[in-house]
Amino acid sequence: MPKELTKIQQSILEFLAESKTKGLMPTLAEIARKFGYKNRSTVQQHLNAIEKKGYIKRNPKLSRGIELLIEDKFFIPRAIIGEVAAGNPLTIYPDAIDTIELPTIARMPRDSFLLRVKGDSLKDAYIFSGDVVIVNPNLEPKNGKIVVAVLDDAAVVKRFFKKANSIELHSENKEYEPIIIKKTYENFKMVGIVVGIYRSMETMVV
Amino acid sequence: MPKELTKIQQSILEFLAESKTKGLMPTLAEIARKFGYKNRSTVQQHLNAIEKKGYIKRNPKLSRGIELLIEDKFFIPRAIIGEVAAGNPLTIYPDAIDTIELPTIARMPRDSFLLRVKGDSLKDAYIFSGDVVIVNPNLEPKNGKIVVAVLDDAAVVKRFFKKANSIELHSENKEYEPIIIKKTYENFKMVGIVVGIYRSMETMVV
DNA sequence: AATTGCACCATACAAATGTATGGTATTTGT
DNA sequence: ACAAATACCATACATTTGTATGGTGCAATT
Repeated sequence: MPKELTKIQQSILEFLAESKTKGLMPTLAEIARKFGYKNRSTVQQHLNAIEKKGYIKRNPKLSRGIELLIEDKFFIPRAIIGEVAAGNPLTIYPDAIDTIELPTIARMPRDSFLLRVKGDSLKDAYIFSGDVVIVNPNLEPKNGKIVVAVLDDAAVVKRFFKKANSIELHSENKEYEPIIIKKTYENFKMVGIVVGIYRSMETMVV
Repeated sequence: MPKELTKIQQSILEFLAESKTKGLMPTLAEIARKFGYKNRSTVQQHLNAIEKKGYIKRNPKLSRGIELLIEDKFFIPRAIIGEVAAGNPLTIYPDAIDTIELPTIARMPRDSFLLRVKGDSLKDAYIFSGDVVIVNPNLEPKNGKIVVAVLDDAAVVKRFFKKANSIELHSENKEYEPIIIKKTYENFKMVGIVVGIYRSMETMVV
């Protein structure tokens, strides 16, 4: 049983997994650069700690020779902090309501969070009940991006378009009229941009 | 159009591809060792020639920084059904109804791998073009599970049902007739079970 | 006869790489 | 309170790595 990783160790491990999907394991120097360390020995100690806990194997003297040992376990547990329900207010819980094993390919920026979709009302955006959306609250909403917003106490997932004096939220399904929000309107709040979707087939109801 | 490679260049290129699937691009020294060269400059010249002909890209000064530029083409001839079971590269069939293609970069950990879905023919299973499915070839297919299979040179993603003397592949859309495979049928091969789906919004085409 | 491409070799060098050793400061567990 | 773990830093060193330069022999073209 691998022991618990510290947050820093975890983020380094994630960087390793991310790098692997891109094709090249990083060198110590590259990791140091990524995390702003001024030398490699800091990285070295982190790697030693991670190796000691059983998550990686280091091949001595071999450049870029870090192996991930948590291959089948390349799902990193993440907290789901809320639910986007049909017609209901978006509820964001202080404590995680659930955790999900998120594949490391599903790159999750540090500042983003997960929401589990409830109900089928978002299916026009190809998002279904049980899906987990990865939301980044710090990205600038650009035209065409899929965003999460709260409108009159209802959370919606729509495509975002900015006009001169209004904001339009388009549905994927063209039978639905776009929602148009005047700039003066108050009961509207941007939550963030959807950067990814993950669906686990294991939990899917047939 | 890439020019023809010499036999030696070809075998070096194959070694590069082989190394990549194992996780680590080789260094010049490792290539030299593999082919019995007494120094790296011989390898260097071969690599330069291969690069000139458009098969690879070298990242200057970067260790193990060789990129394969023609991966898909390169893998096709050898990839076919037999290797699928071992979790090795899968072929692309341009004329298949449900076409899938292995992502060029990401070869996933030993037992699971990724397939990028092409075409909208799987949308009944809520899977769309550009989505990445995570496939585990070592799980036992159970009734109702969504599986990836190769059938008559076409890769399909369907729901799996086992009957007494046949296997049925159901589409999500009931307008499509189930595909029924007799046990004696030969041009059928299970690839694996879909355990998850990931969709990156960044790369989504509007 | 001269040129070009191919397939090797040797040597040299700056930069990058993994590693080792020793140090400081803070937090955590007991 | 004390020990252990964590999270950094600095410096040093042997190898490895990519690259550059120059050379030999051979085969196929021109």
